[in-house]
Amino acid sequence: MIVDVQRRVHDAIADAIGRQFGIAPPPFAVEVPPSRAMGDLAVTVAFQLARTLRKAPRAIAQDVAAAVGRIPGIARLVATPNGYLNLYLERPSFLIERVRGQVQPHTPAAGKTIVEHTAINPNKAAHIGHLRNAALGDTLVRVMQFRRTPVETQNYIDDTGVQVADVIVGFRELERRTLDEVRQIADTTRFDYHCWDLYSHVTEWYEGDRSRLAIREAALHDLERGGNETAEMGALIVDRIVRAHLATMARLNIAYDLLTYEGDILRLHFWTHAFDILKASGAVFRQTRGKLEGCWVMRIEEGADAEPGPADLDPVEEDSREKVIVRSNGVVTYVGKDIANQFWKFGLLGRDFRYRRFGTQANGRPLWATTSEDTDPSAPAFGRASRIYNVIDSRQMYLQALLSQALRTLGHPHEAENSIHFSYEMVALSHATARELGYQPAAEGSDAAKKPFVEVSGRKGLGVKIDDLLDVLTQKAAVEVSKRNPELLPEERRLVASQIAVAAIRYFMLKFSRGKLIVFDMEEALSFEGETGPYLQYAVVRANNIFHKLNEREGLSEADVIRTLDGLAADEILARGEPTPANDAIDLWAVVFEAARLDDVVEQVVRSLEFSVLAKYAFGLAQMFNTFYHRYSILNEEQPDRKRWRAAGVAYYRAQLTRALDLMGIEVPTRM
RNA sequence: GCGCCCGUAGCUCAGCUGGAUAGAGCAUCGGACUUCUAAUCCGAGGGUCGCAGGUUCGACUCCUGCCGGGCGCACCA
Repeated sequence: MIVDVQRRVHDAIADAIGRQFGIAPPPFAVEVPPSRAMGDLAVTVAFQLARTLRKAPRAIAQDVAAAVGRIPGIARLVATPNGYLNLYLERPSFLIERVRGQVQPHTPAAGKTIVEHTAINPNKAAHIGHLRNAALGDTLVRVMQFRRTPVETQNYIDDTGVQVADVIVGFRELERRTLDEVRQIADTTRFDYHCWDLYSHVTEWYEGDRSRLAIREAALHDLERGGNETAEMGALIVDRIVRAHLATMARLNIAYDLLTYEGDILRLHFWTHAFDILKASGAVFRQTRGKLEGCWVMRIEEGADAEPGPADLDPVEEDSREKVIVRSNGVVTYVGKDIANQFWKFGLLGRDFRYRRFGTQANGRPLWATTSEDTDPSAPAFGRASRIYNVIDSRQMYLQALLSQALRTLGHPHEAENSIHFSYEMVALSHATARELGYQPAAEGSDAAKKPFVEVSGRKGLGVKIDDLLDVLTQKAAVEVSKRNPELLPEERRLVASQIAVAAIRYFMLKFSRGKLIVFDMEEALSFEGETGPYLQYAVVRANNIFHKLNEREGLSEADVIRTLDGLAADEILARGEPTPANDAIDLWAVVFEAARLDDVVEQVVRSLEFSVLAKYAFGLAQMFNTFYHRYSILNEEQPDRKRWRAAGVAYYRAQLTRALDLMGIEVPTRM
């Protein structure tokens, strides 16, 4: 944890600038120089001041260095010939304080935050596209918790949508099932897999005769209205599929606080209420002419530089800048429902859901769901957040922008600002993997064949199901575990294999920056070597083994090591001679310092909402430790003080990497 | 047409609010297991950072314009 030191350094230098030059210091950051030989922290403020002070950076750096008094925790400050201010930490005390847990991560004050993620249509099994969403969302939640930000995790269930209606139509028209028969299937099969196939069959069936779409319309209508057999079958399907999704996510260590059902938004008249607010403010109005005549629409804000069109603008073009909120037949679009939901999340709707306890999750936390029936008085307070992250892929950017706009129009600029679309690119399939799934390759020379990927499509039944992927990974991991640890009991082997599988897949989903389209390739995803989750786990297991052996052979525990550091000769962790790039090898200090950077990295992650930064940091730390591990022995080190310092450094490293892995939802197996 | 995203090594990708020598994994080639378990480590080759301007003491990073690719812009969600 180094943010505390960074702040101390920042304040001391800002103060020195004020005293030395009589000016308010410009905003500047306390950075980490590219190599430890150059120091542990660096400030480039002298460059920034060169122009205003009309002085050489070098001279400014020297003046500042001279004016800065002693900074607690800093051993020395050096002004370099080119104008950098480099700082070297007080190494032994730095490690001692941190390995003893006396320095906590930086936790900025923050109001309640809602993260909505997963939100899979409850009509089929979850696939790898959904996996990216859930992995990003869950990691965001964990990062918030690391910073002690109160966070509520919501999973939106679209139980009244077209996709659910389609599966109902499938059971009725294609399979000719009654409600009881559907329940029978749900009780005795992989229901989410059954629906996966059925859904794609229904899609084909519609294509066979477009007039069949009228059946979908009727089913959708019944579903929304409720109180009929269609709605009853819908409720059954939704409930079973949601439970299947939750089970899949639980395998990945992903849990939620609240399931928000769209049906409750309708039944509790959230929309009617929101509609009144929107109408009263003039944010939506009834279009009286053009092709949108009879619809309630919202004007879409163009970019700030958008020129207002000429007065005689083509009315058709004018219509294209309006978004339909309520159709001419009186049915609200999903945009309307989303606006109502977003208002509720901020506590701006003036209404609340009712709640029921849905169950207890694998992590022991209760899961709640909204309901239209009587509320459970023991339900906690949901909603009323000051910041909201909606984790949705970039294709829905346009609609998310509308949510912010609605908030702004209604006089809630602060909420609009804190209504954040956590956007990411989709997951597609490599041609090789699509072929393995039985997908017929597109005709040679066609547009589809030229694309470097194949789009996942639930509608076509084309995609890798998360559970299938986890099964393959787990099986492969089990083989590797048995090879290396033949003495493990079957039960333990299963646990370790599943932990490895989860690590592989979660790391894979996080290592790319979110703006990058992932072309999913099975062979690549199955790798356990190189930059992968299992590599990271192995790097912690190795460190754990050192402590097991230390305890076994010498009766020395981690606690003993940590307790007895004071007064030991500390040359092992101190700099050896003048630092130069030549002797800048990976040594104990390099590992300790890198391990300490976790809280700084987390701040960067929150600023950029870029988890690849966290993934790469964790990988780099593991890599550094592996190098250290090969270069320096702990068990066989004869010099006792040196041995203790190394052990202490490794203790801190493994605690920090374990925390970093936890942020990514990755557990550390007992053996590998 | 408009908006957003992407373009960095053979392939897949990092590169933090501008900062010190452009990095990693995979693949290729060559080394290291009686050792704290080799799911590891060490070494080698491999780059006009899409192109052209601009801002700056300093640009892979910021701005403008092009080129190439992806995704959006429905009375679907």
